[in-house]
Amino acid sequence: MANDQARGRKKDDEAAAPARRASDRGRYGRLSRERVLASALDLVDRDGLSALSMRRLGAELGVEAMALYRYAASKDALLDGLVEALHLELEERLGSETVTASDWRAELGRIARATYDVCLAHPQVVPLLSTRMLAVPLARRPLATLRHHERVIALLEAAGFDSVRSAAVFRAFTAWVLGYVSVELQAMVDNPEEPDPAFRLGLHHMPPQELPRLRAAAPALAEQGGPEGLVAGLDALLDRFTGEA
Amino acid sequence: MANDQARGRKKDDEAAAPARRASDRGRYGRLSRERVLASALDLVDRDGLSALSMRRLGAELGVEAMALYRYAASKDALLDGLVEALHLELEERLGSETVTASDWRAELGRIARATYDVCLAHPQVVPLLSTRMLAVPLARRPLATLRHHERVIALLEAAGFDSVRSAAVFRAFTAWVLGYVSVELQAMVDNPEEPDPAFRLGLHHMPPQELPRLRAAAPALAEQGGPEGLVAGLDALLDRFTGEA
DNA sequence: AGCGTATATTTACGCCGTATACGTACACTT
DNA sequence: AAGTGTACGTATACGGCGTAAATATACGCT
Repeated sequence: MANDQARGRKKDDEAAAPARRASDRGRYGRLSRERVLASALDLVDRDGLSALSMRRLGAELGVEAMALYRYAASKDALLDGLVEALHLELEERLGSETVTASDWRAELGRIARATYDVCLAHPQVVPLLSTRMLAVPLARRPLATLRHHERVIALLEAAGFDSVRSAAVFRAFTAWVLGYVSVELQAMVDNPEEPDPAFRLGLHHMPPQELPRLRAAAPALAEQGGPEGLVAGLDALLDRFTGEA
Repeated sequence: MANDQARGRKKDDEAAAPARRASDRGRYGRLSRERVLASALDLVDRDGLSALSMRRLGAELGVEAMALYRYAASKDALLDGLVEALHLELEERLGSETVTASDWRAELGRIARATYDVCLAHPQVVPLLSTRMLAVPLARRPLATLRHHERVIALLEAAGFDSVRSAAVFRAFTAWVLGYVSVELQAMVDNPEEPDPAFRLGLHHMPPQELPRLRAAAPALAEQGGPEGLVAGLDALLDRFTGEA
């Protein structure tokens, strides 16, 4: 530390924004995957998915963009990391106890509701769930995602379904929860400031004579189904997909 | 036209790739929104969403990137155009007759199946359905999308449901179809070349002792539910959401 | 034939992901 | 305490991106 005490004399052409060293990175400690993901999630929650870039995220963390590559192999891997973060939050909310076979139905409902809550808490991340699901093969998904799948599958098999039936129910469960959440988050609001509901929905942008019913229905469509709708539909689907042959 | 007959003499430093004029654009005629969208859809079907850039699409059409801005106000608008193209294809497949109230259930099934078919025909575009749905407020969606919504809503109202009930059914319908298609398109395959099914699924990449059931269930999960599963679930949901109070 | 408008090109800017090469700080041996 | 290997972060550079602005070209009309 002694050898650059007299730094001011050496060469201070970069005086105002001086050579900040790693040990010196101000309020920031060392980087870690956790901090990177948390910061990314935060950034996306605040400014949307499109605001997430390596440079911006780096800046957010007080670090150059390239430093992030130690913690995510690529931008796509970073996006998968966001999905992972979501599933970690979900895991936290659900706990990790295994569940008895008797109340598998209630447990599926509990999982669905928790998923609903987490997704509504991070609406900007939800598109990633479908996007990355289509881009990444099952076996390569983030570990937390796989654990979540495992939880559901284990539940169904413990309930006595064979693997074919379990898979069918699993797919229905996943599809419904994902679709429901997506629809629930649909942007209905065109201009949140506007007091008149019709204008708030931007209905004046809709072709007037065509689409008469849609125009009329829009306010009703803007309502949300809430978690009740989610579990109601889930029950219906479970009846069907666990039922007859 | 006469004044540049002697073009060769004027300045032919760019000889090999000579100044190609618009009238001269070879096999391509004039641009049009239809041609732009069709070409974009084609490009995405072939090379995936991430291959779609203004420059590449321009090249595909024998045109500079900036020319496209006459037919789509921005890249995002172009993406919405893809969604529009999908709904146009759907409309084509469904015809435009209005449907009697009696068979509204069958008609919803028909719409769901057609959507399924169109989506499986353009798997790379499906992520856009959720993505853009979350990005664009209802009233600003592409016209073809709105017409599709109108069709479903009209069907439900003709069947006698009040607007609140119609909206609830509409949301359930939309959510299920979207979710089902997304799950159906899930990437299950890690390495399509691999003959051994376990390796093809990339199961060797999955943590061995954790996730035992998921590992075992993976092959069953890789199966698809097909259109039958889609309408089965739809029936179950319709029973529930059109039923009691 | 000539003009006005619709259409396409040119050029330029700032941001992006990321490959590569380079510093720097820390843990551990000796 | 000095030296060294390694984990961590920086510097620099490249090609591609979306798109604003200015410019060139072609076409429909009179």
